[in-house]
Amino acid sequence: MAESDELESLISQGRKHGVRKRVILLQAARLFVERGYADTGIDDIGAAVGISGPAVYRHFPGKQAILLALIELSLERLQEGTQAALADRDRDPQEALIALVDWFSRSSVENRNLTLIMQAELLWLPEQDRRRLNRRMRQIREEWVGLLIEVRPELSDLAARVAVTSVMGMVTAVLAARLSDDVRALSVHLRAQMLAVLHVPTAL
Amino acid sequence: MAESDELESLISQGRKHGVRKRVILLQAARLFVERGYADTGIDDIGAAVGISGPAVYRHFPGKQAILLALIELSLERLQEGTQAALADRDRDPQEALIALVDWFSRSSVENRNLTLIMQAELLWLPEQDRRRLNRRMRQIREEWVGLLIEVRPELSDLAARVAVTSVMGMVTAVLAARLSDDVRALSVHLRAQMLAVLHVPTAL
DNA sequence: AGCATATGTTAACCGTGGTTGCCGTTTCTT
DNA sequence: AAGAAACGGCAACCACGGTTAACATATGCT
Repeated sequence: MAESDELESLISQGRKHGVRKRVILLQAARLFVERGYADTGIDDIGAAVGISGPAVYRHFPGKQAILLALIELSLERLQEGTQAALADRDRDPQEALIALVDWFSRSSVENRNLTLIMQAELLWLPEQDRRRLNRRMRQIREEWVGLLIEVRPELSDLAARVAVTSVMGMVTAVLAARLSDDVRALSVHLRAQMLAVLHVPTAL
Repeated sequence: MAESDELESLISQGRKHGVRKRVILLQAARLFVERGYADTGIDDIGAAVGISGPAVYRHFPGKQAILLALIELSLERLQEGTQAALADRDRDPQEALIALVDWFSRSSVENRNLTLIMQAELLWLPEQDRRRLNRRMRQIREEWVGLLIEVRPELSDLAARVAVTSVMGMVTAVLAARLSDDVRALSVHLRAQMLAVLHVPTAL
């Protein structure tokens, strides 16, 4: 379920095992995107959930832990979606690449907050976590790069990496700019532009 | 002169009117990009310049003022470059758009730190400055949008804005990813991809 | 019902880091 | 040369916000 829809169905359930924790995550994500991680206080997060301040510590050991959980959620989604799209790369690489672009453009827009947090607030984590997550992010990117090179063997490694980094960055830039709330329109435009960068025929 | 070259020629001049101030700006820019604004202490900035801590306050009224100056520098460069490229849009819009892309891809890579700071650390400024700078940034983007629509009248406003935001975001994403130190190669790849997104024939 | 556990609240703690005060030194001007 | 202004070091200040302590209340299980 997309983050944008999930919140309302949870918000009314009050004290219940595991639910409060998820609400904290979703609200924190929203606040982190709106004001930035450092400008969001623990008290703000608590207030947004309906509890106040230190009660958050009943669910998370600290502020950084919330951010870490969010980024790991985001990475997990990215990783799963990538694996799913790459499942049939042997059959038709180009089709797999298109499927990957389709999924990514839709999923990123639908999960705006998580997408933005992953790339904007990573540096607030302690060195160790940051390195680990960056490595994971790089691995995922390399999967894209491998697939792209399979579709377009004439590309150098650098060219392929630049292309993949670009299409990913494009999406976050557009999301950050708040150009429109029309999820559908944004996905469609982004999809077309991603395919343009990757030089894949846009006819589906 | 690009920021990457300027530092060494200034670093040795010690106490001299106006020089120290510029070195502070360049070193702060480097530190802000490497560790992020909030994780860079005034003491760190001083140490990087060769003075220690509060001496920085002889040149800037505070930490935020340094960031503000950097972002304004960056915006100024962006604005000037945009104006220059748009000078002859009446003669040949498509050629002007290509000139804009050429300039932007080169200039952004050459001034990596300023480019990254402008879009990553804006939220550290007080509300008022942030609004003003965001407005200026939006105006510049609208100039690009206007030119793009002139070249491709079939585009909707939203499509054009998404495209312009994308090409700008592409560049910062690639710079942030540290894919290569080869300034020339990065610019070339970025230029090609920007033109692909804008659907401009890549033959120059 | 009754105990254990989970969840909350308020008040206080305290480390960090930007900022200020005070005083000495260098540089510039006349 | 001499005074002013700019520049720098060091120590102290102090506000902010994440975290902890101490103490309630709700929830769930037997």
